[in-house]
Amino acid sequence: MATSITRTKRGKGRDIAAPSRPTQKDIALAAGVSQAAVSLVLNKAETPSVPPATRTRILEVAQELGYRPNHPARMLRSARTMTFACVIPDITNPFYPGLVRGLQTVAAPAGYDVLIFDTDGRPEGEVRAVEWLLQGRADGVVATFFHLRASQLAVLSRNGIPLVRLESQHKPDGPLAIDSVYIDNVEAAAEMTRFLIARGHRRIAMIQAEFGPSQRRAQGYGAVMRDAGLSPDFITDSAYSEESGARAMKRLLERKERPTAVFGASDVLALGAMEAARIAGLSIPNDIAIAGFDDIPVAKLLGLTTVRQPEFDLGALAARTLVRRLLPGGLEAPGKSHELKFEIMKRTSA
Amino acid sequence: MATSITRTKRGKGRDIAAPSRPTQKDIALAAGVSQAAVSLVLNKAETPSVPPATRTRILEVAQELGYRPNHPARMLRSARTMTFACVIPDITNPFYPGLVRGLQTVAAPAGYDVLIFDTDGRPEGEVRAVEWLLQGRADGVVATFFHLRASQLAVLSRNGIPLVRLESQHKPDGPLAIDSVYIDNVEAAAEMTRFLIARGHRRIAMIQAEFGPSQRRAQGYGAVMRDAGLSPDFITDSAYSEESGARAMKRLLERKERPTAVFGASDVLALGAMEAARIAGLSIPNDIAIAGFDDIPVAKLLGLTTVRQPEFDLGALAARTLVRRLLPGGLEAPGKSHELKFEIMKRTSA
DNA sequence: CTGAAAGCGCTTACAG
DNA sequence: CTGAAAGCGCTTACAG
Repeated sequence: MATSITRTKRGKGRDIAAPSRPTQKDIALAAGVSQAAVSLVLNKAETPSVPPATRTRILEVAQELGYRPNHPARMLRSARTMTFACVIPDITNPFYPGLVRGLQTVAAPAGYDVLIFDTDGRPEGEVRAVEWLLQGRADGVVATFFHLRASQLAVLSRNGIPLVRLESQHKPDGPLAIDSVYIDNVEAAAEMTRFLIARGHRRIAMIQAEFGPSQRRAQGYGAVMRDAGLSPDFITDSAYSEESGARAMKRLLERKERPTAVFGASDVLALGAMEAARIAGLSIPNDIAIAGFDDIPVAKLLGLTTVRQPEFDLGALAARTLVRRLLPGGLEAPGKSHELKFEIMKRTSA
Repeated sequence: MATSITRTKRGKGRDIAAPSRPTQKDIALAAGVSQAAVSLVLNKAETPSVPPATRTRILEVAQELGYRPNHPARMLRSARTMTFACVIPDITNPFYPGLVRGLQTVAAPAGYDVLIFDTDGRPEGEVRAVEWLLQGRADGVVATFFHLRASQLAVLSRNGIPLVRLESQHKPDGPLAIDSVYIDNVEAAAEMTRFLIARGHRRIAMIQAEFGPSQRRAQGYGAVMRDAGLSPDFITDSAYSEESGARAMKRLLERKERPTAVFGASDVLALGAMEAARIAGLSIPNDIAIAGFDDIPVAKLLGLTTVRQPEFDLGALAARTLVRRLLPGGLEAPGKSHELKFEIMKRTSA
C-alpha cells in the first residue's frame, strides 16, 4: 500500500522506476542560464549571441549530466520526425533487404531513421499503411504499393508527406510530390524472353503473381512471344513466394506437353519453380530451363539466370529523392520518374 | 519577394505547402466542447463523464474533419513511443528478416511499430545504436550485440528501456530489465559435429567469424571433436558474409590435406563455402560435405544440412517479452533467459 | 460528475 | 545583441 520510493521529478503519483533523463532545463539550472540558451548552444555550431565562456560552460554541464535530446519533443516542436518509412510487401522477400540497406545508407548520414511497414502485399495492409502514415510518423515514404492507385495516395502529398514509389515503368510527371524509381520492366522481360528464344526455346511459360510488377513483366514477355510467332503461356498463382512458384510449376509439369523453359516473374517464384522441378526429378537446365527476375543475392549461388534490378541503388536513389523533397520548397517540384538500368544475368539455369 | 499564399494556421512566416491537419482543438471548436473532452472521447471506449449526445457529436465531427492523432505529440505527452527498435548487424543477412517478421507479428497487434537499426556488426555501430536508443526513440529493444557487454548495455535499463538480446546460450537471471532468447548454440553445434562424425568424416573444419555466436558454436564443435579423438580445425574470417565463407573455403582447398567436411558457423558462411567449392570444381557432398547453422530460407533450396534456429519464433518471443516488460511494474522483474529448441536439418550437402 | 488547466521537452520568433 | 515567452498537440491529474 505504501507508495513506491522511486519517483520521477514529475512525481504526483506517476511512479516510474527509471530516473528521468536530464533535460535542457536541468542544464540551464546547473549552468545558470536560460533553457533557450541551452537549446541554442546544443543545436547550433555557432552562437554569436552567447558568450564563449557561457557556451563552454553549457557544453560541459551537458556532458557531465549525460544529456541526450528527447527525440519525441523535438519531433513535436519541429514538426519533423527525421524518419523515413519504408512500406513493402514483405521483408522476408530477399529483394527488399537490399532496398532497405540502400535507403538506410543515404538516410542515416542525412539524419533520418528507417521504419519498416509490411503490407503483406494485401489491399488492407496498404490501406493501413496510409492511415498510419497520416499520423505524422514519418517525414517521407519509400513504398511498393501493389493495389493502391495514385488517387488513393494523393492524400499523402496533400498532407505534405513526399512519396517515392518503386515502380515497374516510367510514370509521367505529375503535380504532386510523388516520385518514382524504376527499371523498365517491360523491356527487361522482353530481353529475357528474346534470350530464351535465342537459346532455342519455343514453349516458354511465365509464372505470374496476381498483383504487382508481374503485369509489366508479362507484357514484355507476351509481346516478344507473339512477335516471334509463339503463343504466350501464362500461369498465375497468388503471391510472390516460393510456395506460389512451386505450385505453379507443379501444374506446368502435370501437362501433357511441358514447356522447355519457365520464366518466373520474380526470383522467388523462379526459386519455387526450381525446387518443384528438382522434386520432380528434372535436371536444370537440361530437362527444363528456368529464368527469374530481380537477381536476389542467392540467385548467383543457385546459378539462376535472371534480370538484375539494382535494389540497393534503387533504395539509395529513393532516399536521395526524399532528402531533396524535404529541403525547403522541395515539395513544390513536379513528381519525377527516375530510371535505373537493368542487366540480364546469364547463368546456368537457362 | 511576395510571401507564399499557402500558409499553415500557425502562420507567422512559416510557409508550408501542406494544409495543417485538424487537431483536437479544431474538433472541440467545431463541436462546441473542450479539447479535453475530445481527447477523452477519442481515446476511451467508455466516457461516463461525457453525455452520449456530446460523445456522438465529437465522433461525427472528428470523422468529418478527417482527424488523425498526431503521433509525435502523443509520444511526448505519454512518454511512450509505441515503437520497438530492432538492432541487428545486417538486414541483408537472410536470418534477420524472419526475426523482424516475428517481432512485427506480435508488436503490431499490441500497437507497436518496428524500427530497424543496422550496426554492421561493428563496435562503433553498436555504440551508435545505444546512443540513439537513449534519445527516447523506442520503448523497448530487441537486439543482437556482438561487441557490447552487459555492463555497457545496463544504461538502457537505467533509463527504463527494456532490452531483449538474441543470445547464443543461457544467461543467469539478473536484476536489470535485460532478457534474452536463445537456442543452445553449444549443444546444437555439438550435435551437428556428432552427425558429421557419424557420417564417417574425420577431417572436419569449421569456418568461424571473428565475433558473435560463432564462439559458442566453435565451442560445441571443438568439444565433440576432441572427445572423438579428432583435432578441431578452425579457420576464421572476418564477418558473417558469403565473401568471408568463400575466402575461408579457398584457403582450406589450397591445403595439401583437405578436410572432407566443412562446418560453417552460419549459413551465410556455408553458402560462401559451397560457392567456392563449386568454383573449384568440387561436387557436394561427394568431394566435400558442407554444413551450416541458422537454416535461412534458401538453405532448403540448396539442400544445405544445417541447424535450424526458429528465427520467427525467436522474434515473436522477444516481442512478447517486451510487451510484458512494458506493462505496469514490468520493469521490476528480474531478467530472464528463454530457450527455444533447435533442430538438425539433414539435407543433401552432408 | 464535469471541465479547465497544467505540462511533456523542445525550437524559434520576438520583445527588450 | 540577449533572454524570456509562446506554443507544437496531446493526456491526465485535479479543482470546482
